[in-house]
Amino acid sequence: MKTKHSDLIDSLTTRGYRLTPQRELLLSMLSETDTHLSADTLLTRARKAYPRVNKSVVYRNLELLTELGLVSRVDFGGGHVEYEVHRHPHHHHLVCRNCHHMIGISSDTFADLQRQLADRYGFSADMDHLALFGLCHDCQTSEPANAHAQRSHHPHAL
Amino acid sequence: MKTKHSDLIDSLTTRGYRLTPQRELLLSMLSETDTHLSADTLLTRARKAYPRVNKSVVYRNLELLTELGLVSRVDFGGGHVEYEVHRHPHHHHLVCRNCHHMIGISSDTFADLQRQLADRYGFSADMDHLALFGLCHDCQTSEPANAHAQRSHHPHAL
DNA sequence: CGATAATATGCAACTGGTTGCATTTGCAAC
DNA sequence: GTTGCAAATGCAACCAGTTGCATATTATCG
Ligand SMILES: [Zn+2]
Ligand SMILES: [Zn+2]
Ligand SMILES: [Zn+2]
Ligand SMILES: [Zn+2]
Repeated sequence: MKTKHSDLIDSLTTRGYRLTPQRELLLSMLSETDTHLSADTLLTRARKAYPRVNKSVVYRNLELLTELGLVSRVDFGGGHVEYEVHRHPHHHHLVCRNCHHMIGISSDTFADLQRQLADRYGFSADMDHLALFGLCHDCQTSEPANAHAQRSHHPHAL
Repeated sequence: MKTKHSDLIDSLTTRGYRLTPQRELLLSMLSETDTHLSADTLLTRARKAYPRVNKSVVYRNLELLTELGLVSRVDFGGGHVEYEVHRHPHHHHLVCRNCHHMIGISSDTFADLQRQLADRYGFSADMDHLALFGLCHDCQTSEPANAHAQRSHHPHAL
């Protein structure tokens, strides 16, 4: 997707922001992958190509690119945030709190809710890229004892 | 709400967890307020009564109390998390990204969505205490230039 | 009531992310 | 091409939250 990459660069420069090697690198890493990447992963990868890049630059630019709408941020909770280039249509994620399996869902699943919030409260909700937690189908029958995070410890519990 | 407080303590001890002064203090602070409190606020307040309390204890106990369902956590994004005693019925929050005004809404607003996610994806979503971002009624007409966070800076922007 | 064992706490080191400031650099004007 | 200046970067100090471990405390049992 080279086109996408140069489109992104145009978006930056025509709005008066400078094209720096760090920004170009970030945008190319993001447009060449089809999954999300965390800031930390982006920093590590960026340094392979260009060892001087500083973490504050990565964070500041991800912030900027998100504000400009070129990049979409998803907050997985507990401070875990990931980024991807902003594509249409939007999508959201259902994350299993037991096995950590992740289901991608289309944004129109939220259309009714969005309308309801607008009607009842006059609130225009941002529904670009959400993550909801819960239990996936497989984990509902047998909540504990799967992949991760079982409450192993406390002797008395239950 | 003294009753609530002693109920919480019972919940702890009958499940085999010890009643320590720190835990009692946390629970009483939480049950005596009707809003959310951040871990940091709880730590600061706790130290007034009991200067030795350590921050790791506050974080660890909030984690425990949340897992036990005695306390409800809400993630306001950007690493900002708050806690309150778990009450029924549940509620959620709509937070304006412009003026930071917060609207509390009843949990049944999400009932349809929850059902839909169960039907379509077999996913049982946790809908205890969510925060959604967006624009409140007043800020939709005049997005920038309100209370906080206007894009003051970049000269070229737009 | 005193001993015991397992849990909870305090502490100090560490981590991921943020901030302020001095230096560098991209870009436009000459 | 050179110059000038605002914007962007690198750096180092900082901050909230987490982790491992030695010490203190709780609840239980004799
Ligand atoms: Zn996504
Ligand atoms: Zn699962
Ligand atoms: Zn709430
Ligand atoms: Zn508002």
